[in-house]
Parts: sequence; C-alpha cells; structure tokens
Amino acid sequence: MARPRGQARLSRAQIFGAAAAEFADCGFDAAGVDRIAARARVNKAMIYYHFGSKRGLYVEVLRDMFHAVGARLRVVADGPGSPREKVDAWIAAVVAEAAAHPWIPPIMLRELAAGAPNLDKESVGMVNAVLAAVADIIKDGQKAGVFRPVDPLLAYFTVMAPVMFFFARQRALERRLTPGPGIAAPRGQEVFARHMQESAWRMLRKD
Amino acid sequence: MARPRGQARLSRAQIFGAAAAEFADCGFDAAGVDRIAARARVNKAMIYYHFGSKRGLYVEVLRDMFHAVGARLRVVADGPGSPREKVDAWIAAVVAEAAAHPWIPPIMLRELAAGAPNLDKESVGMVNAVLAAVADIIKDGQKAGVFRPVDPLLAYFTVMAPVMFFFARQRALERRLTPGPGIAAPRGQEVFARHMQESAWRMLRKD
DNA sequence: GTCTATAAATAGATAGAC
DNA sequence: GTCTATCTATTTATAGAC
Repeated sequence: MARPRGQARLSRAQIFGAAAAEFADCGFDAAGVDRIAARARVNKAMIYYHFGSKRGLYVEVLRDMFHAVGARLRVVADGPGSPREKVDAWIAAVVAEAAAHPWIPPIMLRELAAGAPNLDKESVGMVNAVLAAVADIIKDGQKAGVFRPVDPLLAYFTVMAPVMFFFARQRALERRLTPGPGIAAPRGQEVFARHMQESAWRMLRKD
Repeated sequence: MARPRGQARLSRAQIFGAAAAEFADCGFDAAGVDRIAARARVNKAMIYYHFGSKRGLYVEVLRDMFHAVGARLRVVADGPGSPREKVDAWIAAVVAEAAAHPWIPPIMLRELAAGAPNLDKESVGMVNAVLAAVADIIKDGQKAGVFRPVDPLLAYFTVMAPVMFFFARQRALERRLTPGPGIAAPRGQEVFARHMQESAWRMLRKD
C-alpha cells in the first residue's frame, strides 16, 4: 500500500484507532461509520477516502491484529529456551499483546462467534501462522521428551481462550458486572499470567 | 409469566428458537426482527405481541441460557463424588449443555465481548449462581486436601473459555475456515471433553 | 391471535464544491 | 485532502383491520 505522509498519515491513524475501538465495542455489523468518524474527530467522508468501505477498514484492523500476534509468537517459537521457558514466553507474549491492544480480545471473541465471515485470504494465512507457531513450540517439547502427546490445536485453545476471556472481562468490568459474594476478583494480569503459565505447564508436561 | 396454550405456545416456541439462532449468528445489535420472523415462519408483529420488543426477546434467551447451565452445575456441586469425579462431571455438564443448545457459545462470547450490556438483574444473579457452583466444587476439593489453592474465578475461566471456543469454532467450521497444513482438527467433542477433564484435573490437583 | 401497511429513525455510501 | 448535503435501503416499532 502507498505510504501516506503528514496530515494523511495522521488522519489514517486516527481513523484506525477509532475503528478498532468501535469494532471492539459493537462488532462489525453494529459498528457505525458515523460513530467511528465522531470518535476519530474526522469527517465521515475521510473514512471512505482512506479505506474505501466499512469492510475495508475492518479488514485492516483484523490484519494488524493477527500480524502482531503471529510475529510475536514466531519469535518465541524460533528462539532459544527450554520447553517450559518457551511455554512461559508464549503466554507472556499473548498476555502482553492483549494488554497493549485492548481491542484484540473483543474482536477475536466476536469473530469466532460469527464464524469469521470477514476473514480474507491473507488474514486466514495469518491465523494459520499463529497456530503453526504454537504447534512448533509444542512439538519441540514433545521431541525433547518433556511434553506428553497433546493435540496442538486443543492446547492452543486451552491457553488462548482463557486469555481472551480474562481481558474481555477486564474491559467489561470497567462498565458494569460486579462479582458475586464470596468470589474474589483476580488481582491483576500478572497473577493471571502466572496462573496460565502454571496451568499450561501442568497440561503439557509428562507424568 | 402467563402460561400460554395451543397455538400461542407454538408461536412462542418457534419465535424463541428462531431468535436464539439469529442472536447467535448476528449478535443482539445486528440481529434483525424481520429475519427472526422469517426464520420462525411467523408474522413479525407476533414477536412484539409475545415478547414486547427485540430486547425483551433477547433477555428471555439469556435467562434460559444461564438458568440451564446454572441448574445443571448446582446438581453437580451438591451431589456425591470425589473431587476428581466432580470436576469431570462439571466439564461433562458444560460440554453437554453447549452441544444441546448450540446457540449458547456464540451468545456467551458476544455478551462477554460487549461487556454484557443486556444483562438484567435476574440474569446477573444467574451468572453468579454458575460461578458459585463452580467455586463450591473447587472449595470441596481444597477442603478434602486434594486440590491446591487456586482462585475459583480463574479456574472457572480456564475451563469455561476453551469449551466456548471449541463449540463456537465447530459452528464456524460448518461454514468456512480450514485448518492449516500439519494441524489436525480435533476428532470430536468426546476427545475434547476428555482433554479438558485431564487439563482441569492437572490444573487443580496438588503436587 | 394474526395479518397488512406504514411511520420514524438510522444505516452505508457518494457527488461535488472547495 | 477535506467538507456539506443527500440518496437509497433498511431498521425497530406500531396502528388498525379482521
């Protein structure tokens, strides 16, 4: 794609950020181009000028999301470290990505719920890259004799899903929904990350 | 609520089923009352006659969903069995519920993504009942000295989230999204259920 | 209880001035 | 690149005949 400069670049970035927030809050169908324009403090026509359509804008947000996660996990999979260290790094990477880009968990949950009707071919490739990186981490541990036989896709779900749930709920808590009596709220993402690292290790290790 | 008979009861049931499917496919905001009426093969005005509004219809679907899960888990929590058996029964119950009511996973994912803006007070109570049942199962195992100290809410997420992911993806697969090369698709919900039972046991047990 | 017809608001998208 | 004005389609919801 062309590399815009100056004002154009600023407008694009503003629109992208506003769109990510709106899509996270409402989902693709219910998101409003008018509201995205208002959030970005930009004229609505600018969205069509820069991105062509509502769907074009959404596809850009999806690609950015999968690319960010996939690139980070590829580094972990190809890097050094024991199986346990790689699992810890895998979870730390996903948690850090979700914390840094708060629109990711809601959008992933909604895409999954809808059956991913908006994924173009390039995005599907990026999703598969994420899966492949996780599969590599698990196969490494299995070859090293440290991990038991576990379906990589099931292991991926077992880790990814709670992370998305946790951060989506964090977001929701800032609006409503109070925990019931006797149920303590988690004390933050560090505690959660350690819980997931320990759980994943226990799921994968032999014995 | 009043207990309708004959044709009225039939219409209500048809609308309820059609609404559950439409809300699962599109989410609340994007769901169409016209489409619900078409799916139910019922005149659109009947929806307003029976349920008052689109939101009224949605709230009924939510209540039915949380009530079904909550009641089932309460039976497990109060019933007999070792800690391990109760964990297995907990997961079997959630899996069975998701399989029997395929609209539940998409709707839960979307509600979480949206921050549950449609939950009325009664539904919030039902959600807390689900959490409380799971917390009871875990506390039982801890009192028996079999489970290590784990935050019940985190444990709940760690189990519930993958189940919702798995069934939402099953639904999505029936439309598009093929797995990447070298990544085997899970062989069915029985395999998945056993994987989750083993993972939950490993997460909770002492040692 | 069930239908038709329609009101009233809002959506995505575009044309054209500047 | 940015703006105003507007077109067209669709939305939730209701009024009123039967």
